[in-house]
Amino acid sequence: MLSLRNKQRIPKALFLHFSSSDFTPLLRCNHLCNPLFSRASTACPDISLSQNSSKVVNNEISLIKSLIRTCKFLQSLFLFKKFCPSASISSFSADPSAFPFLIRSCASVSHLDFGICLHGYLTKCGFMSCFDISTSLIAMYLKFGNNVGAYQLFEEMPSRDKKFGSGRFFEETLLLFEEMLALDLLPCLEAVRLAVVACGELSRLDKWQWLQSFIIDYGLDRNPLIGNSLISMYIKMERLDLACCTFDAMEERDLVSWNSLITGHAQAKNWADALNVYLTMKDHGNIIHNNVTLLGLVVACSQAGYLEQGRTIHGHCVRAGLLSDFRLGTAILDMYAKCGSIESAEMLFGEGVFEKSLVSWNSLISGYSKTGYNHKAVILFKNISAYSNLKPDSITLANVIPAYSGLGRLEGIRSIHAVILKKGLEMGADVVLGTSLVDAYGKCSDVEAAENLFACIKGADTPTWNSMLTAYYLNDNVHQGMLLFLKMLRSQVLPDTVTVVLLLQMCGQLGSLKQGSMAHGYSLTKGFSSHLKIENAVLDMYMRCSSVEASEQLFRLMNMKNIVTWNTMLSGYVKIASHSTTMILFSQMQLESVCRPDSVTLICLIQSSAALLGGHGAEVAHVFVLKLGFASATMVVNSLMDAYAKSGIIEDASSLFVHMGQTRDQCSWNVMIAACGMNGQGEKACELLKEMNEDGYEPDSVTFTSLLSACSHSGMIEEGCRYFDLMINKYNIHPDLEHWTCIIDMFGRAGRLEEAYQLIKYSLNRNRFGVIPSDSGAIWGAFLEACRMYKNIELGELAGKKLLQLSPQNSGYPILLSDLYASTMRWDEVLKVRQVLNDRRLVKEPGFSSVKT
DNA sequence: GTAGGGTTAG
Repeated sequence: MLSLRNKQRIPKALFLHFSSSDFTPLLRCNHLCNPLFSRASTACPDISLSQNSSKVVNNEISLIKSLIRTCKFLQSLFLFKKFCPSASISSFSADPSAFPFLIRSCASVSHLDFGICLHGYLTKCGFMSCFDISTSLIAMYLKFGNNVGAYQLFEEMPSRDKKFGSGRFFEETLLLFEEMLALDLLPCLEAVRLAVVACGELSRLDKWQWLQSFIIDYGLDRNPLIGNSLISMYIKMERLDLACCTFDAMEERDLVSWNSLITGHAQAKNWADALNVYLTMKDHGNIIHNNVTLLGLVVACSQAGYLEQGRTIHGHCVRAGLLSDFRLGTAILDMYAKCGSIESAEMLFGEGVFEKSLVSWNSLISGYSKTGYNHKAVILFKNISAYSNLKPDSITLANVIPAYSGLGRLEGIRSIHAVILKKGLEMGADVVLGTSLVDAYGKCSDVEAAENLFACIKGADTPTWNSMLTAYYLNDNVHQGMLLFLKMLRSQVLPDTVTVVLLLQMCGQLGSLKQGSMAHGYSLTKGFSSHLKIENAVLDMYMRCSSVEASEQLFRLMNMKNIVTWNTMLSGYVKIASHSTTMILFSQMQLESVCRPDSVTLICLIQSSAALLGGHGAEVAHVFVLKLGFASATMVVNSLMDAYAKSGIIEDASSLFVHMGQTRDQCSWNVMIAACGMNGQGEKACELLKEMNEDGYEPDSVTFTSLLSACSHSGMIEEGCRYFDLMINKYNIHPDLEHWTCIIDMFGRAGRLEEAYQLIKYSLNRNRFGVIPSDSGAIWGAFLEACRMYKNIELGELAGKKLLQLSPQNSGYPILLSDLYASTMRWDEVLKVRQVLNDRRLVKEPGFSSVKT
């Protein structure tokens, strides 16, 4: 493909100069309504529109057109010139659609001067955005053998911006090629090559048929230039086999042939093959690699995630002095960003060895947001205009959107959305950008915005649907998610592995074994089950649907396991409080698996260890954390802090928090506030909120849960109510189940049981905050605990009976209730509840037999 | 013949 960057202007000498009055007649025509011609009014803003009076002219145009159609070119030009006796063609108040015909006439009668004159005029009017005009001019230049002029014009074509125009450019190339043949203009080699390239870009095998016969008829297949472009075309069509055949059959191979093959393998993610071709080329001896060769190899590394090989090539480029090539430099920068070595990418960007293009900025922004440095991504985005002459494009926006959503900055997403609308980028024309926005809205819990946008995206593809499903899944809207999945099955868009993973996640969230088994069945019958990601999602789904046996059986049967597989089981056991199993499985993993523990593994280990052994357990886990090198992993340290706090060792939690420094995140603050809270240091928790604000973090929903819980544990009812009010009225956070549970618990702990009971009734009914799921035992559980503490039989019995109905699986509530009866020595009732408990323990969980493997 | 963007498992 031709480069956009090496674009050169058409020599100025080609243009004739016109005064603005020259445009007036043309601008009077009614075609100004056509958006294609909007540039004309920009070019001559001083011209106002007047009533069109081109009826007569239209007849003349028709005449010109028919003359051209009947090949009476000279006559047509003669007629045209009759309209411009003063040799100023601009007095031709014409329908612009006549221009392509006139240009063709010029080509046919070798009237080059006049053609160039037309070109200059049309450029000045801004009519070159009209496809027919550009292509006719290109055909004309080709006819006169002015290939350079033709290609320069070709590059100027606005629809070459293929990402916004969704590939129109290549269709046009083929049309142009056909046009040339129709005009009996024998295309030069370069034109044939471009047609081959276009076929490849469009993957149009139908067009390829006639192009192939043309090539064979003229014996062009023996030409190395065409041979090389054939190789690229086959690569674009993902037919590496045919590319290799062409390569093998070529009599003469040059560096381009080798480079194409290397690049082809690289793009197909065949890193090893790319390298092999490179080594074979070196064996041939007579061909020396260049920057393009290395570029192919760097791309291979990026795609495959081979950081070390990429680094080697980088070193080679430095030694060979090739890094000044900005394309190579940018590719290496991108390789570092893609392989997660953000420090190297940063360094390369800062060095300034090669000229920084927008792609360099975009790569680094993407690298930052992929590695979680969202803040840096946003800062870099904002710096583009300040530190360069570059303007963000759609790819910049698509790269910075995940950074904003990672920061939870909905207003950032909205402003990007506004920029997109302002730039007039059609969401339908840029599915990737639209998908990125849907995803971002979903992650920032604006499901409605995601839905509206999703509905607007024309040509939504699988990732777009997946993003919408993700939005539902993340925002506890599984019901809508399931409906959307069913809708997807009825649509033209095919589910992929990501879709199936989401489906399984949604089933897990529903906790419905029936739905989950069906989803598992779907993945088996549709051939998705061989993907490790899917298998892991299935394991997790069964764990969440309380079918531990199903998970365990599947886990044993799995041939391939990765760290996520192990973590799924470990965290599954943590969730069902089967902590000793977590520890056993962890040691099993260390013994029999090559998988190295990661942050998630350690978090499971910390939680189970602390749950089993309290403070000592936390210390043991802490040793593991240090030994395995996770001392600065924020999530792991947060978890350790939590474990110490839960074990009552607030000093250790506090010291960890103090030493975290810059690695602290929002979660660290939330954990520390909760840590103070659960250890009766309510006032310290309130102070931390202020410090957190000073550190630039705003309290979120979890922060308030921690604060409310802190107030509850420290008996600070007034402060608790104040925070509850602050949360709702200042931060616009609607109370969720946990907030209600905390505040009810707060009244309960203080012995204000009647008020707590009124709050329960209020929270469970529809109120201005929406509806809390009434089948949740959390609220009643907290209340029962309080009733037990204050020996309030009347309300306690009410809560206990409610819980026996609501949570038949839970054995904790009957125990609480029997404790309540015991504390008031009502032994008959104690026995009754104990009997219920025993009966429940006999009920077996649903088995695995219904699922085929 | 040449660099950049979207969804997903714990």
